[in-house]
Amino acid sequence: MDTISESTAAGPVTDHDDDPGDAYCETCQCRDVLDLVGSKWSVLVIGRLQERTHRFGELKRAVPGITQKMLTQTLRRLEHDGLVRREVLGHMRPPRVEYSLTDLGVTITEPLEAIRVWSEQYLPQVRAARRDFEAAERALG
Amino acid sequence: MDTISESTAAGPVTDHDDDPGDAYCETCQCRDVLDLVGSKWSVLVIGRLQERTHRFGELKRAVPGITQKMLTQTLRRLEHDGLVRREVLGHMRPPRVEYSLTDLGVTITEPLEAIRVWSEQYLPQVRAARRDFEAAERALG
DNA sequence: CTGAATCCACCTCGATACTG
DNA sequence: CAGTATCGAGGTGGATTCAG
Repeated sequence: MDTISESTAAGPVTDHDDDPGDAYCETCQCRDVLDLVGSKWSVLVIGRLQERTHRFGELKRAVPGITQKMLTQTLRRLEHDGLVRREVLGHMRPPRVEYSLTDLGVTITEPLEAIRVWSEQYLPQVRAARRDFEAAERALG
Repeated sequence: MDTISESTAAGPVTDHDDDPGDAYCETCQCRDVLDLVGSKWSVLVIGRLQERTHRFGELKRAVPGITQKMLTQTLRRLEHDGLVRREVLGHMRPPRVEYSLTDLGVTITEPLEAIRVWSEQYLPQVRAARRDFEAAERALG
């Protein structure tokens, strides 16, 4: 089961111990959150659940390109971190499982929205900077 | 030179072509930005440059645990994306290089601040959710 | 001082096949 | 329908060494 070794990646960096008292660790908390929503599919899944509750298959169709494995893994992680609630409805065949945002999960959509707004406003500048940088690279050889 | 293969990771996902007209790709832009600031050291470096201009060695000391390779790589990427400006002062020995945020780089500190605020407010709940989840896991075996 | 180059362990993600 | 198991490619980050 490789999902465990993959999901335990949220641990400390290595064995170098940092003093937990300086300004570095304040920012480090920010990094913890970025690991939450920074993984490839997290924001996409959260975005869908922000609209409404979804069943597993609905989510899979609503997030084009995601595999079952990655959807399962992403949902497990979000559930593990308290952002998503998983509900099994009855034990019928076929089974029915619904996913929705928790109260905590809803709160994170605000900073995510800030990122989305920034993207719309400034991503063109970023792309332009990339072109310039690469052009300058080629000019130098 | 492995820095190139590492830094070119910002490209498109894979070869499955998505219709660029649906809601999926709006969120996809958000992912692009998360790749920018979501890498391990980006927010830490940006945080330092937010305070003031730093020389390379100053940054290295100001971000405990970072290696020269990762600092160079992070700065190159931020410069490549137009968030950081690199200035070589003269050609003396030893060389002197200064890094600072561009105007574009300054703008991104706002959504980053939103994340930081969320972290301070809600990270305890996330950690609690993790403990509960893992406790429930052990209870089931 | 400011890097570049190399080697390597680990993690992430995708593809595929299988199960209740 | 909603997963789990396994394999493999590729990217990320760390340690160390070398160079202008």
